[in-house]
Amino acid sequence: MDTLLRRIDSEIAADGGKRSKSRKHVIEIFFKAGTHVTVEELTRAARRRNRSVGAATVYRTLKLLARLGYATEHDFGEGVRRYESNLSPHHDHLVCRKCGGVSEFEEPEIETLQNEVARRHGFLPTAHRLDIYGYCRRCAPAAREEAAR
Amino acid sequence: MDTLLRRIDSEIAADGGKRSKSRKHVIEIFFKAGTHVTVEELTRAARRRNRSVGAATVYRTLKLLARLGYATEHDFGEGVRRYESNLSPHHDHLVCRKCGGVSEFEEPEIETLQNEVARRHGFLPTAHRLDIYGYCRRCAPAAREEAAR
DNA sequence: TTGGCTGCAAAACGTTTGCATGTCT
DNA sequence: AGACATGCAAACGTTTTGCAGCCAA
Repeated sequence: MDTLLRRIDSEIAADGGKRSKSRKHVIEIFFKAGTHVTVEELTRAARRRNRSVGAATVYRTLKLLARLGYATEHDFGEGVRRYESNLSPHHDHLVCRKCGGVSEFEEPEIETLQNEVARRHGFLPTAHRLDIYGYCRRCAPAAREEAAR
Repeated sequence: MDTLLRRIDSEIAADGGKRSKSRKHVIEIFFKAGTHVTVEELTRAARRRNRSVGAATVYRTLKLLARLGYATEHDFGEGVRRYESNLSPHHDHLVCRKCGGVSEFEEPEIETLQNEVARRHGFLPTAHRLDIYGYCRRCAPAAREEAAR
C-alpha cells in the first residue's frame, strides 16, 4: 500500500506532475475507500481530513489516476460517475435495481468468449464492461412478489 | 410496423395516456431511425416533420417507451444518452474508441454463462449490458501504429 | 369538462474550465 | 524562479421540471 503510493508518486513525477498535499490526500482516501465511489463521496471524505479540498481537485485527481491506469470510470446509469481502483483483478458487476448494491464476479470463460467474438469481427479489444442488472439475493423475493401483483 | 404503432397506442391508453400528434411523430420517427439515436437527433428529425416539437417532449416520450419496454437507454460514455428500439433481438456492442462507431453482435453462449453466474450469486437477472471497447477493423491498424510509437 | 400533453423557459444536475493565488521543486 | 496545482466560482451540456395553455377523451 505504501509502496503503491510511492510508485504512483514517481509515475506522476515522470508524467511532469508534482506532489501536492490535496492530491496526496485524495489518492490515499481513494485507495482506502470502498469500491465504486463517487466524486462527491470522496470529496466529503477528503474534506474531513483537510477542510479546504475542492471538488475540482478530486475530479482532476481521479481523471489523472484513470489516465495512469490506476482507476476505472464506471457508469451504472444513475447519472453519477463512479470510480474504482484497478488494484484488484478485473471483474464484472451485478447491479441491484432495488437497493442499488453492486457486487462483483469473475468469469474467465466469459472473457475468453468476448475476445473470440471481437476477433471474429476484426475488432481489437482493449477493455470491456459487463453489468448484469436485476435483483440481489436480499431484494429478489420482494421483487418477485411485486411482479406477481 | 403499423401493428406495432397501434399496439403501443393501446398500451399507452391502458397506462392512462393519450394519443397526441407530437408523441405520435416522435414514436414513428424513433422506430424508423437507425439504432443508438440521441434525443437531439430525434428532435431534429421530428422538427422536420412538425416544426413545433420541443425537446422536452422527445425526452418524455422516450422515457415512456423505455418504461413500456419498447426502448432501452444506453450510455457509451460520450456524455449523451442514446436510445435503441427493443424490436430487434437482444445484442451486445463493440464500441470503437477512435471513430466512435458501434457495431453489434449476439453470442448466446455468453448469455447462458451470465445467467449461470447470476444464479450462482442468488441474483435474479432482468437485463444486462456488455460493451466491448477497442478499435474496429478500420481503425485498428492506425491504433497499432500509434501504440508502437 | 377533466386530465393528460405540449412547448417554452428556467432549473437542476454532474462535470469542466478560467483564473488568480498558492505550492512544490 | 518557474511550472504546476489549487480552490473558487462561473461555464458547460444534458436532462428535468414548473407552468400556462392546449387538446384528446
